[in-house]
Amino acid sequence: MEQRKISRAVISRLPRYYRYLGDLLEAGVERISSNDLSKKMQVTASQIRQDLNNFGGFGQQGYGYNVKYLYTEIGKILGLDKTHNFIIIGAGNLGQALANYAAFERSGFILKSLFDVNPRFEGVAIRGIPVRMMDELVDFLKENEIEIAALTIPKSKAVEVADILVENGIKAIWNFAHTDLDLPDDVVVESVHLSDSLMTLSYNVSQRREGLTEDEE
Amino acid sequence: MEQRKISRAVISRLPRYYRYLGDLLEAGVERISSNDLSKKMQVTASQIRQDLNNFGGFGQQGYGYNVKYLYTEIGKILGLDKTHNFIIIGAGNLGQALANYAAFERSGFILKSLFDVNPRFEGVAIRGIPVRMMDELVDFLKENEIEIAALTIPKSKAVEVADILVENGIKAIWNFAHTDLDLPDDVVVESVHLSDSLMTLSYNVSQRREGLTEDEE
DNA sequence: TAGATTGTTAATCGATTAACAATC
DNA sequence: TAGATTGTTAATCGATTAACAATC
Repeated sequence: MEQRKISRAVISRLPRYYRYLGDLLEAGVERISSNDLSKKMQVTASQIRQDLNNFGGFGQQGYGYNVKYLYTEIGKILGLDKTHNFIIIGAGNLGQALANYAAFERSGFILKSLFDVNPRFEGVAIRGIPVRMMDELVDFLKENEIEIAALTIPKSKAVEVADILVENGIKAIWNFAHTDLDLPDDVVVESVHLSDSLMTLSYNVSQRREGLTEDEE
Repeated sequence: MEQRKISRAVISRLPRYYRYLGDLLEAGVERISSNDLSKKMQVTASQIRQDLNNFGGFGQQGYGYNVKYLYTEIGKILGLDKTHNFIIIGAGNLGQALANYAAFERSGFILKSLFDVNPRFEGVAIRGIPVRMMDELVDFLKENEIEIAALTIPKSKAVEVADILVENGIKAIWNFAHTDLDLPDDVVVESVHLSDSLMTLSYNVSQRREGLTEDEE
């Protein structure tokens, strides 16, 4: 009830605020003004204040923002005060990279299992978390409360597997396959298209190379 | 000279167009109208036409767009008609995942070497590409024409290594470290912040869970 | 109290969508 | 030629920035 439609642009900036506030907190900084934060983050102070005020007044006139309080509040907004059970489908390098990234655990994302079709993973565990075979997936989902599934499998299988996940109650998919997923509206999809990202990089490099408009920007 | 400042929003959509056109091409589709493409991609036809016209007229009235031609032209815009030598700093799971992703090669991104500090990688090769020790990095950059470096190392080392890369002529960094890099203007940085992405997902899941505004959207 | 800085309204800027004349 | 569909201008919408009154 408290908050209406927050724009995607604002949401996408929250994790970055959270990251900077975490650094400040670690550095022992107690309070910060939107102006000082704006200099660090290279955004306008106005944007910071506007963004935060979408969720309520976290600051105090004449004082600024209490770093610890703001950090905690943004954490709550992002849902980091709750735990989220997740699984990884695809135990290849990328799946393992995610499984090994312990910082996720600290933010409340609990990896419950990995899955793969390849029998060479039979009995293997990563950070103590077992890799199961894909034919165990449906039963596993029935017996465990899993919220999020990371999809680190080839494009060719992604759509099919995503459908199975959704049929069995998964509400959010973190999609690393190089394809878009067309799923029901109540399923949240966040895609990380690495090749798209590399192409964007390539575009920018190519522009620089041409050497036009050096003066602009 | 031909094109002025193209907005970031437009650029970020190009790889997606490229992806869909590639699929159409594979499916043997010869031509497509902005309207048909808009239905497939779930964007407006107007946006497609606007986006493409930033780079010139690729279509033909009454006919639409030739799939193969448009695919090729967008490829050129993205710099995929040239090859780009790149290296990966950090031979962990994520570095290896990138090294193993052969599709990059097909788009013209040639992996020349990986680098790591860990001596257990001494003499190891991935897809035939050697992992070298970090102390060989500077010499390697002097002797090879490397354009892009992917940074798949922990946050704590990222800033320092990025500086070394830039000092030695790297013009583009594909940054996977969980930190922002503050580099000279002529260096292109494309960051993939996986934890930011996961937090965005978390936000959206948490919103759904609260069950408000089911009717909206 | 005076100074600082927020929260918030108003102004500007940019991006998306709509409309349609040009043209294949 | 008639029909289709682009390229492009104009209208709308949304996001960012500026300004300032409220208030700590």
